[in-house]
Amino acid sequence: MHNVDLNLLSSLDMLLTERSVTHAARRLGLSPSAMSRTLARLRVATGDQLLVQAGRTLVPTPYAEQLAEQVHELARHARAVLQPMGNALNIATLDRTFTIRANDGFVDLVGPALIATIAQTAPLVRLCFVPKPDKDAQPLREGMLDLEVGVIGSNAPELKTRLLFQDRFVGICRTGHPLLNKPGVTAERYASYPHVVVSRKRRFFGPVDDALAQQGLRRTVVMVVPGCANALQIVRHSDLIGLVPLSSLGNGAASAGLQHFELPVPTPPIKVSAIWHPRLHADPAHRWLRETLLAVCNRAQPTATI
DNA sequence: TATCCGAACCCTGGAGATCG
DNA sequence: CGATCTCCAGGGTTCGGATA
Repeated sequence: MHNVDLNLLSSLDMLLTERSVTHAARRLGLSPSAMSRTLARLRVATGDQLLVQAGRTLVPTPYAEQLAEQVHELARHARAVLQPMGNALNIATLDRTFTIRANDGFVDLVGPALIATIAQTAPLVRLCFVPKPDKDAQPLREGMLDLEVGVIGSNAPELKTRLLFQDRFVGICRTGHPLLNKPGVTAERYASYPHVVVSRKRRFFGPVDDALAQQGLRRTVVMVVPGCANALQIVRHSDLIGLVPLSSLGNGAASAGLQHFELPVPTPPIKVSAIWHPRLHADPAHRWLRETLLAVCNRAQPTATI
Protein backbone atom coordinates (compact mmCIF):
# COMPACT_ATOMS: atom_id res chain seq x y z
CA MET A 1 0.00 0.00 0.00
CA HIS A 2 1.41 3.41 -0.94
CA ASN A 3 1.68 6.05 1.78
CA VAL A 4 -1.30 8.37 2.13
CA ASP A 5 -1.08 11.73 3.87
CA LEU A 6 -3.74 11.39 6.56
CA ASN A 7 -3.94 15.18 6.82
CA LEU A 8 -5.95 14.85 3.63
CA LEU A 9 -8.72 13.20 5.63
CA SER A 10 -9.30 16.29 7.74
CA SER A 11 -9.11 18.57 4.69
CA LEU A 12 -11.53 16.41 2.73
CA ASP A 13 -13.95 16.46 5.64
CA MET A 14 -13.81 20.25 5.79
CA LEU A 15 -14.11 20.66 2.01
CA LEU A 16 -17.16 18.40 1.88
CA THR A 17 -18.70 20.25 4.81
CA GLU A 18 -18.06 23.77 3.52
CA ARG A 19 -18.23 23.00 -0.21
CA SER A 20 -15.81 25.91 -0.63
CA VAL A 21 -12.03 25.97 -0.85
CA THR A 22 -11.87 29.44 0.69
CA HIS A 23 -14.16 28.64 3.60
CA ALA A 24 -12.50 25.27 4.27
CA ALA A 25 -9.09 26.95 4.21
CA ARG A 26 -10.24 29.61 6.67
CA ARG A 27 -11.59 27.00 9.10
CA LEU A 28 -8.36 25.00 8.97
CA GLY A 29 -6.14 28.08 9.22
CA LEU A 30 -4.69 27.70 5.72
CA SER A 31 -4.50 29.94 2.71
CA PRO A 32 -6.97 29.32 -0.11
CA SER A 33 -4.10 28.41 -2.40
CA ALA A 34 -2.85 25.78 0.00
CA MET A 35 -6.33 24.33 0.29
CA SER A 36 -6.68 24.39 -3.46
CA ARG A 37 -3.57 22.29 -3.81
CA THR A 38 -4.78 20.00 -1.07
CA LEU A 39 -7.95 19.48 -3.09
CA ALA A 40 -5.77 18.72 -6.12
CA ARG A 41 -3.90 16.07 -4.10
CA LEU A 42 -7.19 14.63 -2.93
CA ARG A 43 -8.32 14.37 -6.54
CA VAL A 44 -5.15 12.47 -7.41
CA ALA A 45 -5.45 10.23 -4.34
CA THR A 46 -9.09 9.32 -4.92
CA GLY A 47 -9.15 9.45 -8.71
CA ASP A 48 -12.31 11.56 -8.51
CA GLN A 49 -12.92 15.29 -8.93
CA LEU A 50 -14.71 15.31 -5.54
CA LEU A 51 -15.86 18.94 -5.92
CA VAL A 52 -16.65 20.49 -9.29
CA GLN A 53 -17.44 24.04 -10.29
CA ALA A 54 -21.10 24.95 -10.68
CA GLY A 55 -21.22 28.63 -11.55
CA ARG A 56 -19.46 30.42 -8.71
CA THR A 57 -19.65 27.57 -6.23
CA LEU A 58 -18.42 23.99 -5.88
CA VAL A 59 -20.72 21.01 -5.76
CA PRO A 60 -19.78 17.46 -4.68
CA THR A 61 -19.62 14.62 -7.14
CA PRO A 62 -21.79 11.53 -6.45
CA TYR A 63 -18.65 9.77 -5.18
CA ALA A 64 -17.91 12.66 -2.78
CA GLU A 65 -21.50 12.61 -1.50
CA GLN A 66 -21.15 8.88 -0.95
CA LEU A 67 -17.93 9.44 1.03
CA ALA A 68 -19.05 12.45 3.07
CA GLU A 69 -20.54 10.70 6.10
CA GLN A 70 -17.78 8.09 6.33
CA VAL A 71 -15.06 10.74 6.02
CA HIS A 72 -16.71 12.85 8.72
CA GLU A 73 -16.76 9.89 11.12
CA LEU A 74 -13.16 8.93 10.34
CA ALA A 75 -11.98 12.50 10.89
CA ARG A 76 -13.88 12.68 14.17
CA HIS A 77 -12.31 9.39 15.37
CA ALA A 78 -8.85 10.53 14.26
CA ARG A 79 -9.19 13.73 16.28
CA ALA A 80 -10.33 11.69 19.31
CA VAL A 81 -7.31 9.36 19.01
CA LEU A 82 -4.94 12.32 18.92
CA GLN A 83 -6.47 14.03 21.95
CA PRO A 84 -4.11 14.19 24.98
CA MET A 85 -4.49 10.88 26.83
CA GLY A 86 -5.34 12.45 30.19
CA ASN A 87 -8.56 13.79 28.75
CA ALA A 88 -9.68 10.38 27.50
CA LEU A 89 -9.65 8.42 30.75
CA ASN A 90 -12.99 7.74 32.38
CA ILE A 91 -12.27 5.86 35.60
CA ALA A 92 -15.92 5.04 36.16
CA THR A 93 -16.07 3.01 32.95
CA LEU A 94 -12.49 1.74 32.91
CA ASP A 95 -12.63 -2.03 32.26
CA ARG A 96 -9.15 -3.37 32.88
CA THR A 97 -7.21 -5.96 34.85
CA PHE A 98 -3.99 -4.81 36.53
CA THR A 99 -1.41 -7.49 37.35
CA ILE A 100 0.70 -6.65 40.40
CA ARG A 101 3.63 -8.66 41.71
CA ALA A 102 3.90 -8.39 45.49
CA ASN A 103 4.64 -10.56 48.50
CA ASP A 104 1.89 -12.16 50.57
CA GLY A 105 2.24 -9.76 53.47
CA PHE A 106 1.75 -6.73 51.26
CA VAL A 107 -1.34 -8.30 49.69
CA ASP A 108 -2.77 -9.03 53.15
CA LEU A 109 -1.96 -5.56 54.39
CA VAL A 110 -3.00 -3.42 51.42
CA GLY A 111 -5.17 -5.67 49.25
CA PRO A 112 -8.53 -5.23 51.07
CA ALA A 113 -8.25 -1.44 51.36
CA LEU A 114 -6.98 -1.13 47.80
CA ILE A 115 -9.80 -3.08 46.19
CA ALA A 116 -12.35 -1.28 48.39
CA THR A 117 -11.02 2.09 47.24
CA ILE A 118 -10.98 0.97 43.61
CA ALA A 119 -14.52 -0.42 43.82
CA GLN A 120 -15.82 3.01 44.82
CA THR A 121 -14.45 4.84 41.79
CA ALA A 122 -13.65 2.16 39.20
CA PRO A 123 -16.09 -0.74 39.65
CA LEU A 124 -14.96 -2.50 36.45
CA VAL A 125 -11.26 -2.61 37.42
CA ARG A 126 -9.84 -5.96 38.59
CA LEU A 127 -6.58 -6.71 40.39
CA CYS A 128 -4.50 -9.83 39.87
CA PHE A 129 -1.77 -10.26 42.47
CA VAL A 130 0.99 -12.68 41.52
CA PRO A 131 3.76 -14.08 43.78
CA LYS A 132 7.36 -12.88 43.79
CA PRO A 133 9.52 -15.90 43.07
CA ASP A 134 12.32 -13.47 42.12
CA LYS A 135 12.93 -9.86 41.08
CA ASP A 136 13.27 -10.59 37.37
CA ALA A 137 12.46 -7.40 35.42
CA GLN A 138 11.60 -9.23 32.22
CA PRO A 139 7.87 -9.62 32.99
CA LEU A 140 7.66 -5.83 33.46
CA ARG A 141 9.48 -5.26 30.18
CA GLU A 142 7.27 -7.72 28.32
CA GLY A 143 4.05 -6.30 29.73
CA MET A 144 3.21 -9.45 31.71
CA LEU A 145 3.18 -7.29 34.85
CA ASP A 146 1.69 -3.84 35.24
CA LEU A 147 3.35 -3.11 38.56
CA GLU A 148 5.72 -4.60 41.07
CA VAL A 149 5.83 -3.76 44.76
CA GLY A 150 9.10 -4.27 46.53
CA VAL A 151 12.63 -3.08 47.10
CA ILE A 152 14.26 -1.48 44.07
CA GLY A 153 16.88 -3.68 42.45
CA SER A 154 19.77 -2.62 40.27
CA ASN A 155 19.32 -4.99 37.34
CA ALA A 156 16.89 -2.82 35.35
CA PRO A 157 17.83 0.87 35.60
CA GLU A 158 15.23 1.93 33.05
CA LEU A 159 12.34 1.03 35.38
CA LYS A 160 10.37 3.83 37.00
CA THR A 161 9.89 3.78 40.78
CA ARG A 162 7.98 5.56 43.49
CA LEU A 163 8.44 5.08 47.22
CA LEU A 164 5.26 3.74 48.81
CA PHE A 165 6.35 3.43 52.41
CA GLN A 166 9.32 2.63 54.58
CA ASP A 167 9.25 -0.73 56.34
CA ARG A 168 11.56 -2.22 58.97
CA PHE A 169 12.63 -5.66 60.08
CA VAL A 170 11.12 -7.11 63.26
CA GLY A 171 11.74 -10.34 65.09
CA ILE A 172 8.99 -12.94 65.41
CA CYS A 173 8.47 -15.96 67.64
CA ARG A 174 5.55 -18.17 68.64
CA THR A 175 3.17 -16.98 71.35
CA GLY A 176 4.60 -18.03 74.71
CA HIS A 177 8.15 -18.35 73.42
CA PRO A 178 10.72 -18.24 76.29
CA LEU A 179 12.50 -15.31 74.59
CA LEU A 180 9.62 -13.03 75.54
CA ASN A 181 9.10 -14.43 79.04
CA LYS A 182 11.45 -11.78 80.38
CA PRO A 183 11.05 -8.06 79.59
CA GLY A 184 13.50 -6.70 77.01
CA VAL A 185 15.07 -8.74 74.25
CA THR A 186 18.83 -8.38 74.56
CA ALA A 187 21.20 -9.14 71.74
CA GLU A 188 22.70 -11.99 73.75
CA ARG A 189 19.34 -13.68 74.39
CA TYR A 190 18.23 -13.01 70.78
CA ALA A 191 21.37 -14.66 69.40
CA SER A 192 21.09 -17.64 71.73
CA TYR A 193 18.02 -19.13 69.98
CA PRO A 194 18.02 -20.93 66.61
CA HIS A 195 16.78 -18.82 63.67
CA VAL A 196 14.93 -19.16 60.42
CA VAL A 197 15.65 -16.54 57.74
CA VAL A 198 13.94 -15.58 54.50
CA SER A 199 16.14 -15.52 51.44
CA ARG A 200 15.30 -16.19 47.81
CA LYS A 201 19.02 -16.44 47.17
CA ARG A 202 19.47 -19.11 49.89
CA ARG A 203 21.71 -16.88 51.97
CA PHE A 204 22.25 -17.78 55.63
CA PHE A 205 23.66 -14.38 56.56
CA GLY A 206 22.30 -10.86 56.38
CA PRO A 207 22.40 -7.38 57.99
CA VAL A 208 21.39 -8.76 61.40
CA ASP A 209 24.44 -11.05 61.44
CA ASP A 210 26.69 -8.08 60.63
CA ALA A 211 25.16 -6.05 63.47
CA LEU A 212 25.51 -8.96 65.91
CA ALA A 213 29.11 -9.50 64.84
CA GLN A 214 29.92 -5.89 65.78
CA GLN A 215 28.89 -6.83 69.33
CA GLY A 216 30.95 -10.01 69.20
CA LEU A 217 27.82 -12.16 68.89
CA ARG A 218 26.74 -14.79 66.40
CA ARG A 219 23.33 -16.39 65.88
CA THR A 220 22.68 -19.88 64.52
CA VAL A 221 20.56 -19.99 61.37
CA VAL A 222 19.18 -23.50 61.02
CA MET A 223 16.76 -22.92 58.18
CA VAL A 224 16.41 -20.74 55.07
CA VAL A 225 12.98 -20.38 53.43
CA PRO A 226 12.07 -18.59 50.20
CA GLY A 227 9.19 -16.46 51.49
CA CYS A 228 7.86 -14.65 54.55
CA ALA A 229 4.73 -16.82 54.64
CA ASN A 230 6.98 -19.88 55.04
CA ALA A 231 8.86 -18.21 57.89
CA LEU A 232 5.65 -17.23 59.69
CA GLN A 233 4.37 -20.81 59.48
CA ILE A 234 7.67 -22.32 60.65
CA VAL A 235 7.98 -19.93 63.58
CA ARG A 236 4.35 -20.44 64.59
CA HIS A 237 4.95 -24.18 65.09
CA SER A 238 8.52 -24.22 66.45
CA ASP A 239 10.92 -22.48 68.83
CA LEU A 240 12.77 -20.85 65.96
CA ILE A 241 13.16 -17.07 65.88
CA GLY A 242 12.22 -15.37 62.63
CA LEU A 243 13.14 -12.11 60.94
CA VAL A 244 10.58 -10.51 58.65
CA PRO A 245 9.52 -7.06 57.45
CA LEU A 246 6.80 -5.60 59.68
CA SER A 247 4.45 -5.30 56.69
CA SER A 248 4.65 -9.06 56.11
CA LEU A 249 2.64 -9.57 59.29
CA GLY A 250 -0.29 -8.24 57.29
CA ASN A 251 -3.60 -7.22 58.84
CA GLY A 252 -3.39 -9.52 61.87
CA ALA A 253 -4.53 -12.87 60.50
CA ALA A 254 -1.04 -13.66 59.26
CA SER A 255 0.44 -13.06 62.69
CA ALA A 256 -2.07 -15.21 64.64
CA GLY A 257 -0.18 -17.37 67.11
CA LEU A 258 2.88 -15.16 66.75
CA GLN A 259 4.45 -12.32 68.66
CA HIS A 260 6.74 -9.75 67.13
CA PHE A 261 9.38 -7.66 68.85
CA GLU A 262 11.86 -4.88 68.07
CA LEU A 263 15.27 -6.20 67.14
CA PRO A 264 18.04 -5.66 69.70
CA VAL A 265 20.40 -4.58 66.91
CA PRO A 266 20.00 -1.86 64.27
CA THR A 267 19.11 -2.89 60.71
CA PRO A 268 18.76 -0.71 57.60
CA PRO A 269 15.23 0.47 56.71
CA ILE A 270 13.35 -1.33 53.94
CA LYS A 271 12.17 1.09 51.25
CA VAL A 272 9.11 -0.44 49.61
CA SER A 273 8.43 1.05 46.19
CA ALA A 274 6.08 0.69 43.27
CA ILE A 275 8.08 -0.30 40.20
CA TRP A 276 6.85 -0.11 36.60
CA HIS A 277 8.13 0.01 33.05
CA PRO A 278 8.54 3.43 31.34
CA ARG A 279 6.13 2.22 28.64
CA LEU A 280 3.29 2.63 31.17
CA HIS A 281 4.54 5.86 32.72
CA ALA A 282 2.21 8.19 30.81
CA ASP A 283 -0.73 5.78 30.64
CA PRO A 284 -3.50 7.63 32.52
CA ALA A 285 -5.08 4.43 33.85
CA HIS A 286 -1.74 3.19 35.14
CA ARG A 287 -1.02 6.61 36.64
CA TRP A 288 -4.37 6.48 38.41
CA LEU A 289 -3.53 2.99 39.76
CA ARG A 290 -0.19 4.23 41.12
CA GLU A 291 -1.78 7.25 42.81
CA THR A 292 -4.48 5.06 44.30
CA LEU A 293 -1.94 2.54 45.59
CA LEU A 294 0.15 5.31 47.14
CA ALA A 295 -2.89 6.79 48.88
CA VAL A 296 -3.91 3.39 50.25
CA CYS A 297 -0.35 2.70 51.46
CA ASN A 298 -0.31 6.05 53.24
CA ARG A 299 -3.47 5.07 55.09
CA ALA A 300 -2.47 1.44 55.72
CA GLN A 301 1.00 2.25 57.06
CA PRO A 302 0.46 5.39 59.15
CA THR A 303 3.40 4.69 61.46
CA ALA A 304 5.85 3.49 58.86
CA THR A 305 4.99 5.85 56.02
CA ILE A 306 7.32 8.74 55.29
C1' DT B 1 29.93 2.07 14.84
C1' DA B 2 27.55 6.11 16.27
C1' DT B 3 27.11 10.92 15.94
C1' DC B 4 27.48 15.36 13.87
C1' DC B 5 27.38 18.56 10.08
C1' DG B 6 26.44 20.56 5.68
C1' DA B 7 24.55 20.30 1.01
C1' DA B 8 20.90 18.98 -1.95
C1' DC B 9 16.34 18.01 -2.57
C1' DC B 10 11.43 17.99 -1.61
C1' DC B 11 7.15 19.56 0.37
C1' DT B 12 4.18 22.99 2.10
C1' DG B 13 2.10 27.26 2.21
C1' DG B 14 1.91 32.45 1.27
C1' DA B 15 1.65 36.28 -2.19
C1' DG B 16 0.08 37.84 -6.20
C1' DA B 17 -1.85 37.22 -10.84
C1' DT B 18 -5.20 35.14 -13.80
C1' DC B 19 -9.41 32.95 -15.17
C1' DG B 20 -14.38 31.83 -15.13
C1' DC C 1 -15.97 36.89 -5.94
C1' DG C 2 -13.91 32.55 -5.62
C1' DA C 3 -10.89 28.90 -7.61
C1' DT C 4 -6.53 27.96 -9.45
C1' DC C 5 -2.04 28.84 -11.14
C1' DT C 6 3.05 30.33 -10.82
C1' DC C 7 6.77 31.86 -8.17
C1' DC C 8 9.25 31.91 -4.07
C1' DA C 9 10.63 31.26 0.85
C1' DG C 10 11.00 28.38 4.80
C1' DG C 11 11.36 24.12 7.00
C1' DG C 12 12.05 19.15 7.00
C1' DT C 13 14.29 15.02 5.22
C1' DT C 14 17.88 12.45 3.16
C1' DC C 15 22.44 11.42 2.10
C1' DG C 16 27.34 11.45 2.21
C1' DG C 17 31.57 12.75 4.45
C1' DA C 18 34.16 13.78 8.70
C1' DT C 19 35.12 12.76 13.37
C1' DA C 20 35.32 10.55 17.93
